[in-house]
Amino acid sequence: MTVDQLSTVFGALADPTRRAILARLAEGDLAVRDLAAPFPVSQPAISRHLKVLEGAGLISRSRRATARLSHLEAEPLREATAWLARYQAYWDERFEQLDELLAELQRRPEPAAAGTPTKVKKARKAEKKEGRTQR
Amino acid sequence: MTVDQLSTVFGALADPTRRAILARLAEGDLAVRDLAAPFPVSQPAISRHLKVLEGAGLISRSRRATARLSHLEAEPLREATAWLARYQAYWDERFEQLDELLAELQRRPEPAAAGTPTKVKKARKAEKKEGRTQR
DNA sequence: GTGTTATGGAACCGTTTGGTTATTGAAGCA
DNA sequence: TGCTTCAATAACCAAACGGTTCCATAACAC
Repeated sequence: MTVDQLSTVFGALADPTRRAILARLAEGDLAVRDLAAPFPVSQPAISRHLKVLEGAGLISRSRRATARLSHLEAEPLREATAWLARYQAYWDERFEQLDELLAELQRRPEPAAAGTPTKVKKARKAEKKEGRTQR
Repeated sequence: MTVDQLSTVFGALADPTRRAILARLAEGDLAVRDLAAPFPVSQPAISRHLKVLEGAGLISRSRRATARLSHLEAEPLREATAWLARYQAYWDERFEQLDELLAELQRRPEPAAAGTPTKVKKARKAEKKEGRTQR
């Protein structure tokens, strides 16, 4: 999967309507008409969302009578997950964080303090690349 | 995490430059100047990317001297992964698919055939909600 | 054929995005 | 007090997005 395929997939997932469509398709293939029903938007709008999803490889389509069924294709989701998995290590390293914060505090007065006001609770990770940072 | 927080996170991830920024921050906190260096875009453009990432909660920021350090916050990535995990079951259900396709072929002449030309290899999942589909 | 149903396409519109250059601001240093 | 450095903001622009309405088309049902 190229860089821009990933961008296309994440872009497709960045819309709540499209995520809801995928969620419904997880229960089985559906026609446009049925997909559109729960949403407060026009049918052409849904058709365009489906086009985006198809462009990202997240659905495939087939015809049955006048209806066009959409079918979930999960492979791009697997690849998106694979990309995210690289960061799995970063969302539960709390132990060393505390240690490193203490070491940090001893090294210099201003320990790269709080970020967003709503997230002050969290200990900061020490900068492993400090030399490069202040070149 | 609300619906639109997820949208914001996926939206932030839908840009290769921003994903590259996150990848570099995984190795340690960096200043804007250092983050901007590898990219063929101006410093204000990077600053705006950082603003998007901060808005999605994917980074937090702190000041050290004149530099402003960005720090990776992996929590939203965890939540995005949690959302994607719901589909994990769909990317390796090959056995039953084959069975269901055979049953499908017996039920009606046109078995909801191939979707995108490049993906014909994959067997289609039977429509569990068929009754609802053709209402 | 004619009508009906389901869907895609065209044209349009306001908002957002991603980029630019130029300017401003804030923190150290002479 | 300046001067320099790092980064944010402002103003602008073209392209993409998400929605609309109106129309065209495709497949079935008389």
